[in-house]
Amino acid sequence: MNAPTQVPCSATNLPVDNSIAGEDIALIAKALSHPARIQIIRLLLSKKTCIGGDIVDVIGLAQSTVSEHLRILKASGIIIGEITRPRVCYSLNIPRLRPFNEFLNLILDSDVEASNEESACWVSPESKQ
Amino acid sequence: MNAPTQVPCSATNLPVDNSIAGEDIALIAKALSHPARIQIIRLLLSKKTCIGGDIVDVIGLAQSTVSEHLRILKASGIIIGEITRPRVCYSLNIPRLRPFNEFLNLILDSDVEASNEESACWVSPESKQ
DNA sequence: ATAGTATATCGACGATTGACGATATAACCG
DNA sequence: CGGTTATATCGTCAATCGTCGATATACTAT
Repeated sequence: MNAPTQVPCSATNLPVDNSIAGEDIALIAKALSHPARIQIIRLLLSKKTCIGGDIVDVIGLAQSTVSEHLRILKASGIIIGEITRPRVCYSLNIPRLRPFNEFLNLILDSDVEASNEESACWVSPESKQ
Repeated sequence: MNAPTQVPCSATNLPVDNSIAGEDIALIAKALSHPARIQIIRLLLSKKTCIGGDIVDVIGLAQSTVSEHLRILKASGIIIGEITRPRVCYSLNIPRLRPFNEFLNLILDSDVEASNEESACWVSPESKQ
């Protein structure tokens, strides 16, 4: 794909910010898309660091299931597992969440300046036939 | 579930902020977990408002598929569809993203104060046997 | 009434997910 | 060496997802 960083979408538009790949945003979102994983993240946020067994106790799912959630979080880069056999010490890799946060901030910021605008539905010239 | 807003997790911990339901965070994340839906959101961010047909053109998937993505985004509350038959005018419902943003900010903020700390892996007394 | 238009829904399909118990791995300790 | 421990992987299963083409819906315009 060698498209420019703008969507070819008619008239009056702000440019679309594609500086962060949509695939990457979606990937992080997918890792965050399960309550158990949110729970794990919150746990790690409060404890700074936690071994797998303790996470299993808190989450209350089978050890293999929790291990799978940890694998998904690790694969997305959101958490890090440091091995100290036989344990693994998990912790958040917070910087990994930054692109996602920028994506959200871009959207939320646009809401602030949205006061001075009329809200009529815009329709492309082609669609008007 | 009538649990208090704190995870019963031993010693030295910051309280876990459960003021926003993990299920709700996961639900929004799930809606954001597909590249096509990120693309739709970015499109709506740049155009403020867009009818379905124009979205189909940009995304480049079958009309029924795009309609399904729009349904998912609508169901999560992230977008709104205003009917002006035969068209539907879609736009972002930005406030819906705020809880998610707060969740992220809580995590990212904790990283700033993470300088003045030693990083040894904390293990629960029980796990130490 | 009829035709056209934009969108939604249906039914099918293969792929992916989430869950589990069982088993494998890889260390450490008698 | 053989047992213990913490975690990872495997195999299975039902459920959900993403996609499509075909069709239904519900207005507008002729």
